[in-house]
Amino acid sequence: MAFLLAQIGAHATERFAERIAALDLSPAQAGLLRAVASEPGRSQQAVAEQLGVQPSRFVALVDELEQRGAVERRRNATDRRLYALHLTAQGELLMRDVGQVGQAHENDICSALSPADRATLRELLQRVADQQGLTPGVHPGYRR
Amino acid sequence: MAFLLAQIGAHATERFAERIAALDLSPAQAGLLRAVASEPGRSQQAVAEQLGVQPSRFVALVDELEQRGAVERRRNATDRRLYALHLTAQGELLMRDVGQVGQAHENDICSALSPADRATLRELLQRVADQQGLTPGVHPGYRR
DNA sequence: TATTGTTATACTCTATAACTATA
DNA sequence: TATAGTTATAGAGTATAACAATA
Repeated sequence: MAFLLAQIGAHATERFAERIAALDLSPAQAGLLRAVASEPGRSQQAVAEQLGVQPSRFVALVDELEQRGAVERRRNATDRRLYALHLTAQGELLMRDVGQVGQAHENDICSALSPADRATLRELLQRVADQQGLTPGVHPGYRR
Repeated sequence: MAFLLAQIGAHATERFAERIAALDLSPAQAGLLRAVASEPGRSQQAVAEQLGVQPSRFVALVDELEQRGAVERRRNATDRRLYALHLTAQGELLMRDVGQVGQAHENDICSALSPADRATLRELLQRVADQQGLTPGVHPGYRR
């Protein structure tokens, strides 16, 4: 079972990477966008720590998304060492596309299962994830 | 759901890598051992193609396992370009240890689930794997 | 002196493709 | 000329750690 989970997980990751590449995004960039969208205004360090990525790598990720106009660094007035991360209006539009790609990916991966099967599978997977101490929304692969 | 599968799969892969490192093996080496054990005597190219690894990388993997005395290259008498891959007696013992590590890993990953839950989960996952065209026993991550 | 963010360096890993031997 | 296996080179990606600015 553990092997089957690893196998399907790696496959799902690969297929998502292919799909998201159509938006000229890497999976790590999509994860960063999602993290900023879900809680705007946090510092780079706070988001990097949540995702488990090294600061130096995180800076490069933000650089790419900032140059592309999707993410904005705002200086914190009271502590000028910090940047607050926000999505731009363009970034919000991009996130909508990311959501659509995610939906298509979801339909693809689950297409062998009925709605009832999906609910059962989700419940079982959620129990495994909880017991293993996984953080919701954080993919361990971001660490690499 | 697709994200949950990717998340759990990456976690399971990481945990297995940690466990198998106690035997001084990488996941890719363990996969190679397993492939050779399941069908001994195949050529390097045949096994490399099944696992989806590049020939140059495959040679390095075999080198490591051969130097360690777990795997043996036997010249094919009728076509001296080919090597037939076999486990040594020591390699068989190592495979037994790999099996025990795999069992401990399996118990860990599934520990949130009852036997009935595990059977249900396995059946659902197998349907997803079949529909997605995954090859039994071949982890897509070996390609990287 | 400690902390946030940045940059530079070195290292690891891998794919590409050139090479050897056998057919 | 084609194929199995090997080796060498170059490129991508990453972590480590030094650095600059601010507290």
